[in-house]
Amino acid sequence: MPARAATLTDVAREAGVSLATASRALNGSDRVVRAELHARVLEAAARLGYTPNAQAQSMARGSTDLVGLLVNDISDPYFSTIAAGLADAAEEHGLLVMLGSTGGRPARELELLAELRRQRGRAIVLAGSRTNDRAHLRELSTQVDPFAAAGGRVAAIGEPKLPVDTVVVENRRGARDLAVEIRRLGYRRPAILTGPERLQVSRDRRDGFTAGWRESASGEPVCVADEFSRDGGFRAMHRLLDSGAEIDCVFAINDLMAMGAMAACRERGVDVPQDLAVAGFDDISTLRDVTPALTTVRLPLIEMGRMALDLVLNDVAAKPRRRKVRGEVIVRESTPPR
Amino acid sequence: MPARAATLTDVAREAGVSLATASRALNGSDRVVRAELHARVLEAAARLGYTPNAQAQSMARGSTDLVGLLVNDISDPYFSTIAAGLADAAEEHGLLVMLGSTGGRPARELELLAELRRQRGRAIVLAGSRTNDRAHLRELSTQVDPFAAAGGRVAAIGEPKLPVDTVVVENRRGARDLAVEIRRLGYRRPAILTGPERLQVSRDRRDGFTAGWRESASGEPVCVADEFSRDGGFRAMHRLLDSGAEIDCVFAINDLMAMGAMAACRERGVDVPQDLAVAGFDDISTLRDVTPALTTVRLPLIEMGRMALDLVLNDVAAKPRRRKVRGEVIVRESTPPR
DNA sequence: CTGAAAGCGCTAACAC
DNA sequence: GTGTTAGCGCTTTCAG
Repeated sequence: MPARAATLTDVAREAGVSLATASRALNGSDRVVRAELHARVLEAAARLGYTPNAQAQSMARGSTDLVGLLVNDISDPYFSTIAAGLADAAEEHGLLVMLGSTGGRPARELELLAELRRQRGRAIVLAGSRTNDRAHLRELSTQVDPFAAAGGRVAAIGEPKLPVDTVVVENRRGARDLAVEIRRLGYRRPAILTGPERLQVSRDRRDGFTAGWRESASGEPVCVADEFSRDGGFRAMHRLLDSGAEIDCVFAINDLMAMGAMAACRERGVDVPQDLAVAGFDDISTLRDVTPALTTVRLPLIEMGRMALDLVLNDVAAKPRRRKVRGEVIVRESTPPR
Repeated sequence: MPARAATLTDVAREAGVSLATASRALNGSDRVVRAELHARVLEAAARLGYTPNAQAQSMARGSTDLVGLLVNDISDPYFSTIAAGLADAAEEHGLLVMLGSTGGRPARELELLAELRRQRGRAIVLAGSRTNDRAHLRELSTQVDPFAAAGGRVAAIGEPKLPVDTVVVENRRGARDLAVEIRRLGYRRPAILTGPERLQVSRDRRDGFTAGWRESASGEPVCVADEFSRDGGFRAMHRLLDSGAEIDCVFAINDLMAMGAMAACRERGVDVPQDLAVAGFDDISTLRDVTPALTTVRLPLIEMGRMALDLVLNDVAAKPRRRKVRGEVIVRESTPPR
């Protein structure tokens, strides 16, 4: 057995036909091949364990069957759920997904974007959270622009910071709706556990909540910032408790932080929701069974992954399209009426 | 702007040098290019927004920078955590990950495997759960064998059912250890919530638990089977409760099923762990903060992803290597001493 | 319906 | 150092 994959030339020789005929028989074409030859080629291919070389096909055809997906961290349920939706859609379109996990490092995001561009995928979906770092945004453009100019398609999921088709998550609005609901439930002194200031999601959700709160009540929510993760929520909650601020509910900017916050409360003997109500954002499915059940803002993550791919596979529009996704407030036990 | 990406030829022309020089200047080579020319080429490339075409490079070089990863469902934390580990390792090796989500459908697994083979990745990692379907295993071999024969490397994570390098998860042993521990805690009448019989994980964990139980106690654990998911656990638990079986603890074959089981208990007014203890398997990080904290068997998922890639990137061994991974029993509040 | 041959974009001998 | 050129494996005109 040769340490070399069988090529179409091998198959053609084995079947006693020309390269062209072998190609037509194996990998569709408008041309029709006589049944007898067709069978002979298929047989030869099977005997040789032949698979077409995608690289060579792409070269010859001038296009690939690849789409790139860039996420912050694939082990984060927010991103893995989006990835699942996108993978589903990719399957329907006969596309293969190339996955890049940036770890939230801007430099790595750039590297991966360049790498995906190099792969000449049909499209690239940027699901990582946008920051408000103008320099980085500009650098992204130096990759995105030529890719788009060469016919590549790019979409983003999240905030519309880039001039590309975007599945816009209405973070502000979702957080605002949540604030209104929390207020309606009778809470009076909210706190917010936010992520890093440079993350746009973090700011939007915080600002949205604050805005919603102001609509129906006076007083400003207290804010504590930390990492955008379970551990960040845990630490932020501890600090909040340390501060002695008088609060009756906490809005953590995502479900993971909310879990961390609840863990911190448990450590400190603060009963949720008796002593303190907690709400999150995202409605991560793995966390739907926690107790007390978490009040949150549901995002259609699977759908968002699909939407991004659909957006990016449709004809180019003159200007970047925005497909809005609204979060739905889900009230559960962690914020009982007060 | 042309709807065509700039090519190396374009760059060479723009810089007034030969194709070879442009290639040497841009994409490393032992040959050295004079500084002045080097700069001119880089400049031209930047001006044109040039990125090498990975397909063309692969053709010319005869190798790619791709690795394939096949999982059942990327939104399942078990797989997404493994994927994160593998993506990390891939980054270190300068490789790009192609992700395939099979949805547990054998036919789709085959399709994706063929597709990954077509892409001529350096390696393919099969993380999906193995079944005991001999026919399917044979079909997998028709893809795996020629890929391996042509110098491709394949590794699996899970049960060593395929003659390839495998990160062997010691499911039986982990479940056995858990059973022993449960017994030591004073439980007497265990039940098992298993997944589909055709899944090897499911059988191994069940059999391991049963074996461990027999070592130190008499009586057989009751078994109820359903899907390998949160909903499966939920339904199985309901059926178990309906059956009226006298039990004092439940071992759900993975954490997701355990969550479903706990949800079912809540619905039925069965207090966990007061009325019934519950244990899971995997130690999914997102679920580490649930209450009552779940007793489980911890698997080093991140590490497993890394190991698989390392295994597959090292020199070929004469025979398939097996790298064992042992689960560690973590006792938490959901199984208090009785 | 089948075959010959011209590329696709790039690397790597091989010359100079 | 730099340039020329022969492929890499495949698709697709263009002839027959």
